[in-house]
Amino acid sequence: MTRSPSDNLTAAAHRATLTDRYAAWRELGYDASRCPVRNVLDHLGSKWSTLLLIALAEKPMRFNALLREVPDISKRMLTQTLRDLERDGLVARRVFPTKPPSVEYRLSAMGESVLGPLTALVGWAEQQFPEIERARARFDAGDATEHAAADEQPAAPTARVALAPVSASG
Amino acid sequence: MTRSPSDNLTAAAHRATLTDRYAAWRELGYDASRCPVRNVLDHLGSKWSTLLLIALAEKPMRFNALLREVPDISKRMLTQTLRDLERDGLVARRVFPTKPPSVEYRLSAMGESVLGPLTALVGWAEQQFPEIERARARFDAGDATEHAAADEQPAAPTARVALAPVSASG
DNA sequence: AGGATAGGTCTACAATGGAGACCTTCTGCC
DNA sequence: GGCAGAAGGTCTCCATTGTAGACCTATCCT
Repeated sequence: MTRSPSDNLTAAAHRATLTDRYAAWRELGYDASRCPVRNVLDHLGSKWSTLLLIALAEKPMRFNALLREVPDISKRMLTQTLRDLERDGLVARRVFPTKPPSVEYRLSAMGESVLGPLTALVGWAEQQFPEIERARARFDAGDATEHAAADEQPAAPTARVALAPVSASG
Repeated sequence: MTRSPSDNLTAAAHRATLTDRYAAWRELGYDASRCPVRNVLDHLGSKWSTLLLIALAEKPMRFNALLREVPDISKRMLTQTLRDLERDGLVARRVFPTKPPSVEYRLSAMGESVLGPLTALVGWAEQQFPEIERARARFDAGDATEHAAADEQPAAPTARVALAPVSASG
């Protein structure tokens, strides 16, 4: 995880950006439906949405082609996920009056515009995957939680009993 | 080679990148557990993970502080999501031997490294939100699917009956 | 006529998520 | 001394979601 000083700076900037969004949501009275982030990410985060966006990034596809392309999705979920993406305007649905009718799905302009952020995330996932697997192995081996020394202070809100003389170990 | 995640790549380049990942997965026999993208994104996509990462981006926090910070999460889901994030190495858990014990959660280095891609996505969500809402309104008003002219060709795999003379309408 | 392809819907069952009761140890308060 | 409240969870129960797969209408190929 080589980190350069400039990475730290950008990390700080990201932190600031995200904290801003968070504060904005708090000011909306924690109303999830009016928070762009939650509203949008809840959909994008669903198991199949990103996968379908990636599949459609390659080329427009028809219903059964998508079904073949993503072998572990069920028809029901494919229909439903496509409907969601269509409703959000990320995917356009076109019906061709062949017999039987053909239905083609393709990314809209907005759908294409999410490819950038999505690629960034996918790149991160791929890059970090080995480290994540190591972390999982470590966790599953039981070497997880860190126990702080008795004289260190926890994050914040209770100083209430933090100073009591204490013998570690229960 | 530290390149900013998404700077000057064109949509076509994103498409190529994503299509590559997709092809790689196909070559793994569509095994989701060995696909970094699905493996990682399935976790990150869960309803609360991103929210907790954003909350912890601001500062380390303790269990009950997080509970107050994200008012619509239940204790159960908070525990579970934090465990997942900890297992993946994105969040570090530290126990302080106060009485009663305090437990502090903070982003690990890897957790900070996801802030970049995450900020990109959040930025996209915020920027596109008005358009998404318009798309939803349009969809809910029934003005959704586009019906192609009879002489246009669908995506690909059936040219089988595509040329039959057909009276549109349905 | 039988089977395949097209694009779905519908039903039954399993997994997941959420609300909230409950637990233990500690402190402060009256 | 006893009760309330905070801390950090776990546990149980119920509702929502997701999954598998049968089924449907129509057309075409053999």
